[in-house]
Amino acid sequence: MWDTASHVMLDTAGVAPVLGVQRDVVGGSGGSWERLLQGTPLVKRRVRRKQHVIRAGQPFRGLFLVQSGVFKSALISEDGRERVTAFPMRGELLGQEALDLAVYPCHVTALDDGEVWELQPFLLRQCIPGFQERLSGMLASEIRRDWQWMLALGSLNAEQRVTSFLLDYSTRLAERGFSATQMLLCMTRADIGSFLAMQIETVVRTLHRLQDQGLIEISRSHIRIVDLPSLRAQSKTLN
Amino acid sequence: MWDTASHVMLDTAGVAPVLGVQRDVVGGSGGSWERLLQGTPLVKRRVRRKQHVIRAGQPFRGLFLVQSGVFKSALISEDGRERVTAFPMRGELLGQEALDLAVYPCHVTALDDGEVWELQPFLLRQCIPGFQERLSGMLASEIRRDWQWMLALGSLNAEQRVTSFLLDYSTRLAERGFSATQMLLCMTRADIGSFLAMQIETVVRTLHRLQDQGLIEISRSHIRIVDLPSLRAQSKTLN
DNA sequence: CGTGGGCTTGATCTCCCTCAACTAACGTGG
DNA sequence: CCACGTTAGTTGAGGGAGATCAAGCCCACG
Repeated sequence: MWDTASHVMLDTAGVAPVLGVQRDVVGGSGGSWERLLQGTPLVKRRVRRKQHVIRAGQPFRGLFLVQSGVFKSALISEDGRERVTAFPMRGELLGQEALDLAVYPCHVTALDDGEVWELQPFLLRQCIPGFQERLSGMLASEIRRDWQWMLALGSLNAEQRVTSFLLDYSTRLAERGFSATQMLLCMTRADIGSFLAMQIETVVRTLHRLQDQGLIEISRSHIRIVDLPSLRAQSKTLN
Repeated sequence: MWDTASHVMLDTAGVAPVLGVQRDVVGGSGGSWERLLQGTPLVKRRVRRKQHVIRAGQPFRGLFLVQSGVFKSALISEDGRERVTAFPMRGELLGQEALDLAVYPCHVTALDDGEVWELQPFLLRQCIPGFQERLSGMLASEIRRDWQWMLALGSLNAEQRVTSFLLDYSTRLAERGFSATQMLLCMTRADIGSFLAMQIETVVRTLHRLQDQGLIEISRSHIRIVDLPSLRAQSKTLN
């Protein structure tokens, strides 16, 4: 029935998305999709927690623009290794990596109840001027995001990685009108571990260590950032 | 004077690029740029080894399509950490990650004498139908490549990473008409280490171990793949 | 009420990082 | 052309962060 708001919303910002008047999220390329798509016949689709939006191997049907909810994109190799590549949120795209393919290479799952809008490049590029340009911009921004994480995972230790993840997650929620300090980690520890290239046990231990340092508070999937400045400092420390 | 061919060319395929009749490289999105750009006034630029094509922080001037040579793209964080993100070759783009930005976020250096063609999206999308679509396709393919490497770096050990790197490099050279078994590693051990998220010493030791196993032969920057099938098996072994 | 998936904690081990010293090649200026 | 400084590559020894293995816990679910 759609009521289970899994993130703590700020009173002031919480209503904005419902009215469709929220500010542009993700500075630059991510913004103003709503305005752009106005008047376009859009297929909107609601998805439930744990439901697949895209399955690897399925024929390419188009992209999906996240309207609400948090998702998980995972790449699978032939030999069965799996890796979470992203946790898309509102304003971000699902299936972008398949744009020039006949089949999707990734699984995309809802971690949350949510809504996605189907975007079909073949149709939209004709009826929306600037659509393809915006799309390219978002792809470029995804590449930068990936490279940032490659850099992080290659040069940071476990504690700094987890910290970076929490800060990134918090920031992105804040950009969308949710609280930056109170949130639900709707992904499992295994998902986080997969994304950060570390084992579940290490994720758990690291979170605990951050709690011991008084930087965060965790209870199950709920997390509160206690000392944001220190956390920021933490993630930047060179070892 | 441009003659220093740093890669071992096959006799048959070696002349093709010069005549401009080489087959499309990189299946799908990478191909047929030559045809597409035919008749377009293109700024072609020759670059020497170690020369910067793009400097991080410079204002965005457009993309570059690699026509020859091998390049190195490196992301730098505020606190000075650096990470090699790619080693682009012919048919691949430089500066794609800056498409929606005002300044380039990455350094791009020539590891080799080479040639690049300047592509200015603002101009080209008007005079070339399908330009923006092709561009999007290449960006999507870059995202997949990044995710593949994220998967590899997160789940493979040092030996498997180096093996994967060698195989990838060899394959890409072969796709461009060079030998798949005899090649010049025009990047330094440090570059490889940065790309594979491991220390120089580990790269060196791992290469040596592969040589001891009779899979490759290395002398300085020259490398020969002796046992390609075994190398392929190596990279896929689950530990 | 039981079952199982997700989570937590402890003990051990190992792969790779780190530091240090050295050699080999390069290129630059005398 | 050589001498020298500089950068790239190599090798060894040792330690530590995180992987691995094993066991138990907790809550949500049927």
